[in-house]
Amino acid sequence: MTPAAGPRAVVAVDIALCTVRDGALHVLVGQTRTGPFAGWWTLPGGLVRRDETLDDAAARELSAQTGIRDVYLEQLYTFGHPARDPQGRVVSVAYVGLVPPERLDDVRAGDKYAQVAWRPVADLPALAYDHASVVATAVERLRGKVAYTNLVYALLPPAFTLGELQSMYEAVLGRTLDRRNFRKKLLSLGLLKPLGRTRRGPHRPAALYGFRRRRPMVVEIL
Amino acid sequence: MTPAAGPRAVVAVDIALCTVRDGALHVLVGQTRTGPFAGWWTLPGGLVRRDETLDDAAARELSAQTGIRDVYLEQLYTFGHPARDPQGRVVSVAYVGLVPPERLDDVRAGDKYAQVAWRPVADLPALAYDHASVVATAVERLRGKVAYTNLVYALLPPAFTLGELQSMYEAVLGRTLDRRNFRKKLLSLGLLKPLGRTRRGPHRPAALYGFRRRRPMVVEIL
DNA sequence: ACAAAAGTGTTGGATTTACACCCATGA
DNA sequence: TCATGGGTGTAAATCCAACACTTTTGT
Repeated sequence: MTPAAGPRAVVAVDIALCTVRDGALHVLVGQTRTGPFAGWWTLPGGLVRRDETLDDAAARELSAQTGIRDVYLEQLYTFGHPARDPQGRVVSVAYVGLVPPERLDDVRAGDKYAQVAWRPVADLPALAYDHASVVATAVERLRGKVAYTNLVYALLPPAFTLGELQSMYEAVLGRTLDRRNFRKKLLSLGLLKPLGRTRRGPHRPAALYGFRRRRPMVVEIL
Repeated sequence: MTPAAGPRAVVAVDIALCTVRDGALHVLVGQTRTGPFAGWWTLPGGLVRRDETLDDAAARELSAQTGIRDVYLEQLYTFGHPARDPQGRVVSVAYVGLVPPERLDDVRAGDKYAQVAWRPVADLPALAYDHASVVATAVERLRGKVAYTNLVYALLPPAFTLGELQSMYEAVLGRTLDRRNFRKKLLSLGLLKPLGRTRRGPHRPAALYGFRRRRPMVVEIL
């Protein structure tokens, strides 16, 4: 470990920013404006600066390229195949991000992108680099983690119905859950606080709930 | 993501090579011979070469510095605080490695180290860089993962008794388990094959078992 | 004989699953 | 009135936790 002498590599971060929309997991992709992958879709990301942490770099790039700030971000995996970038050795530290639905439309394309778009993970366009693997790894991580953490709080608005909460789990897990058992379990965990308000619609009004604590905790949910 | 232009960082790998000895988790550390941390204990690791994958780099450095080859290795987390190395920007991709006890004595110090030693994770010497965090993260990962995978196969010799298997779980998890329930559960999972031999000692001979499949699988164990 | 670990079943409680009907609203 | 989702309880099955005595060997 003698930094002065060794071969150098560029370190980048890439972010798989996820959300659930219309009952399906989506990820944010941007259409690159220039460079060898001009016209291709990629995950937001970019080079790590000399004086910032990896977490800071992920938040900064995400904000610069998509306008999205202050979301849940966690380091996912580091992709370092020597040929993953045709231009040279780039080691990419991938992150998963989670955005609640009320902020989906805050996204705007930064300089690097002609456009950004939410795409269902089940129907992605061809992605540049190894970004398809990044998305696959992110989905795997989410699937695994929602079952034993309260992570979905980062995918939900401040107030939601139990039906919406259940749809969230179903979308991430890709399977349906029994409604009565789901309610019993979640209410028994004490993670939620009833807000005393209701959501109205073309049906019986539904009680609204919020998370008692909006920060990551491990709790056996399913 | 324009590799040609950006600021450069050095990419390294560090390996927390773990084993269970005398009923306790141990990690392999080496006493650095030269450089600014001469005399300090560090985890084996080193710079990633231009043309190798991260996994290859981890295996190569481990083999070069400790003589240990062909062990279970999995990527753990990437540490990139700008000040983690006093000499410059080094982003380190950390790995966890697992070695079975019959290979503990294959370790020999490579050129970089004056000596290498197995130390209990509960009683580590001061480690250079952020290697204490790496070990802590590795232990956390192992604790979490043994409960829902068959990972312990990588910590056990080809033949072992159920008692030894149980001690392995107890050492990693840091708690005791009920013997009868443990046996019932593990035998019911069908992960083990009885070898038809026994281990003798100053007590009743114990049946020997091996893992049916020595590769990572997710199985709910505890 | 003794020490040390191996081997072995049952029971009660808790948890999980499966399952069907009525309710309140907006259109 | 109809369509839509909200709200609710029970019984069976399964899983999990707790628990003690006998066996075989080496010394």
